[in-house]
Amino acid sequence: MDRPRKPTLDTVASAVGVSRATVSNAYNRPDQLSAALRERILETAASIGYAGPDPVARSLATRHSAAVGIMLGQPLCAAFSDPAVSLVLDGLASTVDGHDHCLVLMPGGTEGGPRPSTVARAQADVVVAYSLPDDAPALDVVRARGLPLVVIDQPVLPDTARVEVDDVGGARMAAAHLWELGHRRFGVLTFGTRAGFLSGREGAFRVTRDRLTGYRDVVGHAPVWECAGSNRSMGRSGARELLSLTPRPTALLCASDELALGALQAVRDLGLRVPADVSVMGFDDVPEAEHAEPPLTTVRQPLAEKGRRAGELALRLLDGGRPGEPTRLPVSLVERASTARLT
Amino acid sequence: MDRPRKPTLDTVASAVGVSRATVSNAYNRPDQLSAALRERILETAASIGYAGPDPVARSLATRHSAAVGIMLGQPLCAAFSDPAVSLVLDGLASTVDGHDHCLVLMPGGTEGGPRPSTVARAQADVVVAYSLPDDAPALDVVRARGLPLVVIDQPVLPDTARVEVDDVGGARMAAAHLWELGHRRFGVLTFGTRAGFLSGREGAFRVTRDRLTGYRDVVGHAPVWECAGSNRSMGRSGARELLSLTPRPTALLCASDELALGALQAVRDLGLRVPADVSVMGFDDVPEAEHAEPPLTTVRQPLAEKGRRAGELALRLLDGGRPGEPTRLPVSLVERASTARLT
DNA sequence: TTGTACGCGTTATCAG
DNA sequence: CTGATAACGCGTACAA
Repeated sequence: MDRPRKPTLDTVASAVGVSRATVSNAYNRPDQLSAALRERILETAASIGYAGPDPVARSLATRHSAAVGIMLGQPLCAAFSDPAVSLVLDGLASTVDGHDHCLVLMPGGTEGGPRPSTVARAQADVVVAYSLPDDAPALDVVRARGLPLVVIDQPVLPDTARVEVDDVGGARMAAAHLWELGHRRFGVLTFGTRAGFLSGREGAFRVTRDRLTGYRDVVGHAPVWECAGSNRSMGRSGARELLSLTPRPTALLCASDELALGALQAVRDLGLRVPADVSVMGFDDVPEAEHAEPPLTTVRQPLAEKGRRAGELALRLLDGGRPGEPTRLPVSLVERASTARLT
Repeated sequence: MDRPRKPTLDTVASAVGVSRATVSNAYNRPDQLSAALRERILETAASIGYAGPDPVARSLATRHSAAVGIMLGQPLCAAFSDPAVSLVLDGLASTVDGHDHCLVLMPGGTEGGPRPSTVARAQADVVVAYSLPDDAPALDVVRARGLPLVVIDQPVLPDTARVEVDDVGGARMAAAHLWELGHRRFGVLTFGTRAGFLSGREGAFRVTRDRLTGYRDVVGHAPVWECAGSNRSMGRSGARELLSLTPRPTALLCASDELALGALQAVRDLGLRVPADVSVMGFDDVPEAEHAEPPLTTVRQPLAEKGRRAGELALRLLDGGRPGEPTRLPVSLVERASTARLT
């Protein structure tokens, strides 16, 4: 059989003997026609196999698609496997839940952030950018398309809704804690877009630049290894680099828990122990931090809350609201067992 | 200022002095026009503030949207907070990654599965349904819209791509393990759409019906409490019901790890101990199971692999492939510390 | 390169 | 009230 063209509003309209507009009303404005006619239309539609107005055509006409877009700096799977990202998205999703919107996850390309072509094709009424590099081209596309934008963490853009945490303050707390424990030789493990030792304060992420600033405020100069991303295996190899330095650092300041969890492994790899030989400090306080071996001392940031706030901002923009001032959430130090006094 | 209409292909075309088709070609078929003209068009577009072809209009014309839809039986946030769901989605996402498609998450309504209106409006080229109830209306909508469909776990639909595991076999393993440990008084904790004791083999989920069958094959009759969903708090309260029966069960067969984790808590609530007083058996083997207190004995199913397979099927259907036979993945028993010989 | 016929609905505005 | 007419939303793709 040759595939019969899919029925459209017109198909139904002519089958019933009314105009297309009336069929449209039967679906969208029941009060605009008699119940009897509406019934007849719906029945005919069902018998023809008409599934209701095409969502794309409808979006084209109405100019909205009932979807919240999310731009990630990482592959799609990170949304479900990176604990910090999932926590933020969990919060975001819980806010969006009940508003009958879909969540459109855009995969991050290689350069941090979705490819411009991906963003150009994504169908959403508002976009939430999760921690993209400062120069992410994806952001320009969102701007050009005139879509409302909410930024989580970074980059800092003028007149843009944003939610962030006190990264400098958090980093200071982390460093101060180790300093007070007597540590004087530090290694810093941070994340960016490429791997290697860092000399200046470069780096594509405001978040890590701020954390670096906070660390340095307290400990002064220290070797910094930047990982190409934030996951355990990168943290593990980066920590190995830091721990091979002479003199060896007695404490590792990690810009994320994932990196710190990798660092824990690296210390073991070298036959050393945490915290007896090396103290390890994280950042984020993901659930895994508490169950790590040993439990990780870290800087807690309210990840789920960050997502919720971002979701609220997105919904507000959707309603035509203004971006408003950036929301800044507090951080706090969580002392567990991966840091100890220098003996 | 009164908002100027957003520029369109036509705006650019007349600004450059060419036809709309040519501008379209400049974006989609660079080889169809001279490099110089293309350059001029793109420049003009940029100066006008044209962001490129509207994605919705393009989708309307091309009939596809470069998106994979996912229908959940739960709220959106479950995608990121329920460990079993995230693992499956992680696998699914890792397969879709690199194909430049977005993931469209549709929120589940109250009756298990997204509301028909949600599905009717979602824009995707293929839809993956994750463990929806047999009668989920969302599935009819997908059918009516003629979208390719991949089902994970259930329901069983004719001529539909599906990936599942051996639920009956897994449940038998679980029950047999406890039986061999000497247990004879069992309580079964399962999930469905409403809470209460179950008498027959009813239940909206093939998965839980199969697991129930497997349990009963081994242990015969046993009281069954059905939770309204699968999470810890429901498991906790359901387990309390089972543990208040006289005589009290010595072993709890749980249809998911989340329920089992809740059951662990319930046992503690009653001042009893696992496994000394009550053995608890899970199903799924989520990462949390290993770190539970005590570590959970459970039936392992390859969750990430299930997602990956579903992703592959989705991509195949996207290419016009046939559904093929259902994929069935194996399960295995993982013995840990939440079950013990009856003393 | 371009003309032009679709793709499929929505939403005033208008007539009965 | 009920329902119809017609303009509009923005591109794509094929024939000329």
